[in-house]
Formats: sequence, structure tokens, C-alpha cells
Amino acid sequence: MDVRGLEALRAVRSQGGVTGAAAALHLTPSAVSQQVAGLQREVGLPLTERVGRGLRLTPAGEALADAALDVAVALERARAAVDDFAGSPVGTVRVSAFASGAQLLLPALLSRVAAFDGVDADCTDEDVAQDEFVGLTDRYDIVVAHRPDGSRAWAGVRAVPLLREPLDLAVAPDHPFADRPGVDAAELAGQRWIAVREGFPVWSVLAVIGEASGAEPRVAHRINDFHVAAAFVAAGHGVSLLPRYTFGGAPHVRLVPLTGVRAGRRIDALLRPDRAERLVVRRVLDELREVAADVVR
Amino acid sequence: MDVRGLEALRAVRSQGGVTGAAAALHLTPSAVSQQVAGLQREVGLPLTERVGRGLRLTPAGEALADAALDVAVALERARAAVDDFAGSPVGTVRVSAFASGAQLLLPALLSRVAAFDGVDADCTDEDVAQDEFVGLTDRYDIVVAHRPDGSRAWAGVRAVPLLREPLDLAVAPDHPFADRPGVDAAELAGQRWIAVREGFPVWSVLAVIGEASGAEPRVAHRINDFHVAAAFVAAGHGVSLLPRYTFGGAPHVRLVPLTGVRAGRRIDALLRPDRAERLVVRRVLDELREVAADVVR
DNA sequence: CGCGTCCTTGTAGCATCGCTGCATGGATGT
DNA sequence: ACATCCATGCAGCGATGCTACAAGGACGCG
Repeated sequence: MDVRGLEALRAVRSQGGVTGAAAALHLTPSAVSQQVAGLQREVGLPLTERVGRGLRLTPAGEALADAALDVAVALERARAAVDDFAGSPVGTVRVSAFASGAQLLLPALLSRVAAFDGVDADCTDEDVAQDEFVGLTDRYDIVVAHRPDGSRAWAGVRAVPLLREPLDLAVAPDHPFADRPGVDAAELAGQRWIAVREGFPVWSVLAVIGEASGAEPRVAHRINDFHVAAAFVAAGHGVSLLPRYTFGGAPHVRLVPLTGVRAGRRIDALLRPDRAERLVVRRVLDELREVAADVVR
Repeated sequence: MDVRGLEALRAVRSQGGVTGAAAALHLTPSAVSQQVAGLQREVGLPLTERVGRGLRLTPAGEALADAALDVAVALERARAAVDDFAGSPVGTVRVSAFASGAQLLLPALLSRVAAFDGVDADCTDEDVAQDEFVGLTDRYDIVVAHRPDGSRAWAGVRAVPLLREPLDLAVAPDHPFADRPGVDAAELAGQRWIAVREGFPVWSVLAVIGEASGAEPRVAHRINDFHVAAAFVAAGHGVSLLPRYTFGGAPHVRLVPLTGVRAGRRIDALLRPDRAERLVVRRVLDELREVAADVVR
């Protein structure tokens, strides 16, 4: 029962194919295919089956992939066992975050991590659709992800809540709502919206507001980058939803709290269970939680 | 974190040295030494330390070896996970038993196992000192071991109780006790004993009898093989302790139950936890328990 | 209906890894 | 002081696992 083969099988499952798995493992598709083939030869029954031009795990493959996770966890636990004796943990932690989350959290995280000798944090920004965050955990130790209030939790990974950030209505300084202490969702019918692209996080929050206002929101532009959206709002091209902590002090836009609906996003740290066993990773994760706590204060 | 290295480390611990580990793993000492050295390079701190001409694990090595056991268990669980889909389990199970236990249990076990297609049991008889049974689990999947009543349990392995076998007083047919329904331990002072060698199982039972009779037992001969001991007894060279089920029907000796002391041995199956995860092993083990239950009836 | 594209799988070649065999050095016991 | 035992280092060789490339299927578009 080869560990490399098990790792490959897990990657095939979580990435949905040989090609994706190869990318996640920094290998060629051929290598991954051979690993899985070797595993099949060993167990004597098919672990994958072709579906269209991709492939999917058979029930046996699923069961084996589940077991493979436990193997990976046990291995990382072994590493952690010696780290306990090696004194302070050492190593590099790969952190990914969506753009606005990165802006909000990573600078402070890096400052804190810099205080630890031998601990490095490799940071990357990855903006992906809602359901692609989980897949990123194959490539990064910690994935900072966000999802709308009330959406269902992340599946198949360990999720550590970092903070909840309210989404405020962003308007231009000369907008009628600009100096109001709050705006009720019911008042928002007829506004022109700058929204994120469909399927991306916090997109569904707009649907909730639409329901509360009684009318389908008019989406004028699809902008994923909040800074670009803020510029659109500042120029009077419409209103938008912007995260409070990230854009609280931004010039040229005013943030007005929404009432009547619960609009916000939850920011979580996503980790694969095996990665979560690494002592360095836990250390960096602890700091990340501290940073998030500071933001809310 | 290499699995082979972890396996080597565990073997070094349980066998007490590189040479023993190499034998258990069917490798050369050089290979084992290199594996452990590679592991040390990876973790960056010493896992073994020389003591005399052998070596011992450092605390870090102990911790890692413990974790390595969990890794092995997880790997075997993975194998078992696919076996659940493969239908009936298939494979070879290596069974070892001490001589009289082998005589008592293994023939019936083989008959039962023969009924399973694809399941093989490789049987071996291994007569070792009391504290060497545990080490045998590195070489065999199931080790049938015995220990006196009241001795402390096996350490570091999974132990499955099979049966308790009373030890009766064996005398020649013309011995004064031969036709008695029972003999009290207090009556045994002054008898000449045929005993097993020091350190071997059921040796300590004689000490208990000595205490009960008030006098140090006179040991005339040290015979490990019960059949040889029985022959000595039959020839009138002394009395001995023989297991009831194994020698119940033996000609030329009479078994007389002992009263006043609790004399018996416990027969257990010893397994390494990772081996115990294999479905075939569990299957054979279940049969072995059935065989043991039949013996008591 | 045919073509291009995407994805997996098979093959050849090459680097690396892990094992064996042998030699060495240190510790023990006679 | 010598023989013995044990762990370790080194050279050599076979096996393993990777990359690069090619081939075969399935999907979608014109």
C-alpha cells in the first residue's frame, strides 16, 4: 500500500481529475495516472471509472481515499511528534487568501510571523468561485475563504472561523443615502447595483436584499474586485455592497449599514486535516485568529 | 516522512537493535541502519543513541516510533477498506504457536481455514521464553502465547484471550496419587519435580505450589517439551505439571487436579495492532477463538 | 457530419533511491 | 590481549518513479 499512490488518489478525487491532481502535486498527469494504476494493481479492483473525458472514483476508490486521509493525518502527526522535541516549530507555511481578505489580514499576519525565528509564511492571493475554495487546500496549507451569512459550511475540510464582516451599502458621497445612519433593505428597490459575478462569494447576499425590497435587483455591472467596484460607486455608477472593515476608511465612498436584513460574510480559514497537524501551521493559524480578533475590535 | 524508515525505527525498538530489526524485516542490518539515518537527517535530531554495543531510542525516537505505529495502523485500515469491497478476504496469515498450544489448536484451525477459498495459514511452532513472545509479533501475524495465571498482561501488543487451561499434577500410574480425585498442594512437599527451564512460561506456577506446600520444590530435571516431561513422569522419574486439555488422554500418565492452589495457564493470541487491521487476519483469528472455545467444551 | 480540443493512458528513457556485500571501528567478555 | 558482536560507512547494482512524447476517446462547435 504505497503512500504516494494514496496521495495521488486523494488529489484525483479533490481536484476532479488526473490533470488537476497533477497540478496540485507538482507532477505530470502521466505520473499521477501511473500512481493510481499501480494502486489498482495492488488492490485488484478498479478505483476509478471514466465519465465523459474525465474520471470519477468508484465506491472502493472513495473508501480508499477516505482511508488515505487518515494515513496522511497519521504521518503529519508523526512529524508533529518529533517537532515537540525539536523545540520551537520551524518551516514554511503557504497561505492563500481572497483579495480583500488578504488586504485585511495578511499584512498584520506577516508582521506577527516575522517575530518567529525560522517560521516563514508564503502568501498568495487567490480569487476563485465559491465552490473552488476547498480545492485550494491541496495547494496551500491555509486558505482564507469567505462565504455569505447562512450559506452551508465548507465540506470535506477543516474550517476555522476567523471573523464575520458586515456588508454595508456603499454609495457615492452625493447620494441621498450618504449621510443616513442606516438604510432599510425595503428602500433599495430600483437602485442600480454593482455586483460580483455569479457564483462568487457574497453574490447570494444581493438576492436576500432583493427579496426584502420586493423587487429583483437591477445589476448594472459585474465587478469582482471590490476596489474597482468602489471606484464605480464613487463615480456615481450605482451602489454596491462592500465589506465594512476593509472599506471603512475608503475615500470617495460612504458605507451605510443595512437594516432589515442580515448582510455579512463569514471569513474562515480552511485546512486539510493532515496539514492541520503540522505544528508550524497551527502556530501561524493561531496568529491569524489573533489578527482577525484584532480587526473586529 | 518516509514510511519505510518509520517501519525500520519501530523494528529497532521492538527488537532492541539493528540486527534484530533487520531479521524481522528480512533485510540486512546495513539497510536498516541507512533507513534510520535517513529518518534522522529528515527530522534533524538524533533518534537513537549508542548504549554499549547496541543502541536505544532517544525520547524523540520513542515518540516517533509511537506515531509510526499509528501510521502502520492507518495503512492497514486502508487495505481493509478496499477488502470490504473485494468481497471475501484473501491472503496468507502467518501463525506461530508454542509447541503444546500448536498441538492443541492448530490442526483444528487449519481444518477450518481450509474451508475458506484463498485464505492460507502458514503455521510455525516457536518455543521461546516468557518475555520473547511479544517480539515474535514482528515476524508473525498471530502469535499464540501462554502465561501463568495471575502474571501481568502482555505489554505493547494487542492480546486476545483464547482460553484458560488448568495445569494438573501428572504422576505415573503406580504413583500413590494416581487414583485420587484431587491432590492438595500441601501434600506435595518432598516430591521430585520435572519442571520447565527458568523464565519459560508456567515456570512460576511451581513457585506458587512451593509456597502452598511450605517447602521449596525439589526440581530434579529441567524439561521444556511436555511430551518429554510426560515420558519422564511415566517412567517414574518424578511428578510434573501438565496442561489438562493437551494431555488429558495421554497414556502412561495420570492427571490429577490440584486443590488448594489455582494452577493454570492463560493462552492468548498476540497481534501487532496494524496486523490486526487486516481482514484476513481477523478472519483467521475469529476461527482460532472458535477452536479454543471448542477445546474448553 | 467532421474537425479541433481536452483529458487520460501507454511507452521509452533517465535520474534517483534503496538494497546487498564488504570493510571498518568501537565495545564487550574471556 | 584477542576474539566476538554490533552498528555504520561505502561502492555497486537493480528497481522505482519521474518526464517527455505519442496515441486513443469523448465532447462541442461550425
